[in-house]
Amino acid sequence: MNGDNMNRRPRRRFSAAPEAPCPARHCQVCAALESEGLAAREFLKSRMTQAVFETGDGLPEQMLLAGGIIAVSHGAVVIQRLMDDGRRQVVGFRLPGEPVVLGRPARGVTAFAAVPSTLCIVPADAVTALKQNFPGAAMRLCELALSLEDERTEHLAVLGQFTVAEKVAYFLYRLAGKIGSRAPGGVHVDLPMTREDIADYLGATSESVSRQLSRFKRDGLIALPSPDRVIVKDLPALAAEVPFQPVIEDAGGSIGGGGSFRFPPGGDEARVAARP
Amino acid sequence: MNGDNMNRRPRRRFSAAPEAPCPARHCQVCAALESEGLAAREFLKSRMTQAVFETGDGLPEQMLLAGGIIAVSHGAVVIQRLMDDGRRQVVGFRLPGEPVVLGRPARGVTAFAAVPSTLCIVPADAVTALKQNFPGAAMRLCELALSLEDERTEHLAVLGQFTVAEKVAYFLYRLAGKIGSRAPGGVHVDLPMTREDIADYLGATSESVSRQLSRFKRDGLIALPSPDRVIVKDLPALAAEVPFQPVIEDAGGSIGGGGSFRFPPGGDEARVAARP
DNA sequence: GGCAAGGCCTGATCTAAATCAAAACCATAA
DNA sequence: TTATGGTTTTGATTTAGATCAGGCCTTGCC
Repeated sequence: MNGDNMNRRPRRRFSAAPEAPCPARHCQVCAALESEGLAAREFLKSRMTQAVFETGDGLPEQMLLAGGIIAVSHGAVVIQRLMDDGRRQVVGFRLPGEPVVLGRPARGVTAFAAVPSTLCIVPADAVTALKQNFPGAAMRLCELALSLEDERTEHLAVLGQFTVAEKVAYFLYRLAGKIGSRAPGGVHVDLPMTREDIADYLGATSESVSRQLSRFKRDGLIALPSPDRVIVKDLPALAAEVPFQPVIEDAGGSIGGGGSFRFPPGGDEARVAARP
Repeated sequence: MNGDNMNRRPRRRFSAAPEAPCPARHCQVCAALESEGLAAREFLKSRMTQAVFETGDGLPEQMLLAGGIIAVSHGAVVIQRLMDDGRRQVVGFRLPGEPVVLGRPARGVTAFAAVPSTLCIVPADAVTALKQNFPGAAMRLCELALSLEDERTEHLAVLGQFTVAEKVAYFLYRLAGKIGSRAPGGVHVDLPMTREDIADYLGATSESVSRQLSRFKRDGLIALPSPDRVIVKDLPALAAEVPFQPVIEDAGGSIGGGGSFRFPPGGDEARVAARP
């Protein structure tokens, strides 16, 4: 469409070793498929392609709207909602093993690679076929998609209620849990996104994010050997800055699973008053 | 658990005519079930019960976690995420015909009736049985649940990017579209929730919401015959305050539906710059 | 090497919205 | 009717975070 990728410079440095094999055991999508046996995964695997995106490359709109499956193999993808006047809300970051789109058109959002990234792509018709041939696996995928909703709910609370300090602490804490690597001195986290991306994810400005990172650094909670590398030196202290503990990632919420509740109510429980 | 409903007074006036029949034609859940024929709906209908909640009654936690189906027949339900220190984020309001929980445990949230409400309740084992006997219908339900996610995405942008004026305009606009009734002089909307609820939904304070409503009133966009009744006199003007047009409610997003996209990319599309 | 462009950090200032406070309103019950 | 308790509205003040602006550092290109 627009051939002008002249003014699109790599904004992030490190590469994602694009040719390494897909780390399947961490892949949420594959895990969901395998839960019904290996056949479903093989079925999709043979219909799957991979694609490489450079930093800043947008995922084509039809790709997001087609209703196929897109998952991150290497790299990182930013999902965003743009507004008429140029403001944007970053809806989420997708890291290796996580799905960008899961068998359903992505409405009203765009996405781009934050670093050089490899994506697994399953076309929509393959998903349709999966539905017919492996209904159980298709249901599993649907449930995986739903389980991601918990993250959204949490994000809502972060945007609506957290201070900037809490927001940044939350962001680091979650990211450390996802892609942090334990090492002497703390948990190392490579940031695949810019301060601007983080800010738009948290509903803040890049200046505020930068300031808060500096403050955490001054207070000894983190170190910043380079702008895109954070070492969380005191994870518990960081967690203490977050007003709630994140809902534990289940990644396989089951329809009809859950508790032992039977029947209606005597309608009386915590209508907990707001701000007591 | 806590028998002290002494200090829980009705905060909202109007009742919901709790004995009127369920307005099925507006019910998203029923619509999803019927799309596969009437059998699935009848199957659930015979296993369904109704329950009445008074203003402020919390939905029992097990009910939310069981993984059954809860839908609003009459009234309104507030879904919220509470934080350790008493802050809360209202995640959504559920109005007649809308599902509160849809075959999946609600993680980390609580819910209560904002006004006297009647809920339809399908126990979890009936949902399990539905899955086995009517896989198509179950898939439809799952997709309905996913389509609600678009609303969440929108909500994220509202919380992260909107000013208070925009937030309140958005809120009124959406509510008018859902439960507004056309009448001479404008669209009438009955608010089943308090200013506090609205504020916690929008990530603002009740004072700010109140002030903004007064401002809209002064500017002639709305009238406020009573605190819980809004007449939107100038809907287009209200819409103009909202920085994006809401994603059109599809309410039946289909897996594998959507566009005509075929295959991978030449990875080049709108990496639209933030705030140009 | 030198230059230009982004990204990041930090300080100074400004402002939208929160907080604090009090009055008005409204529904229920005595 | 009046008293009561909660909700809403409005005003005065404060403040967290946005905006504005400058400087530094890194990266890629000539």
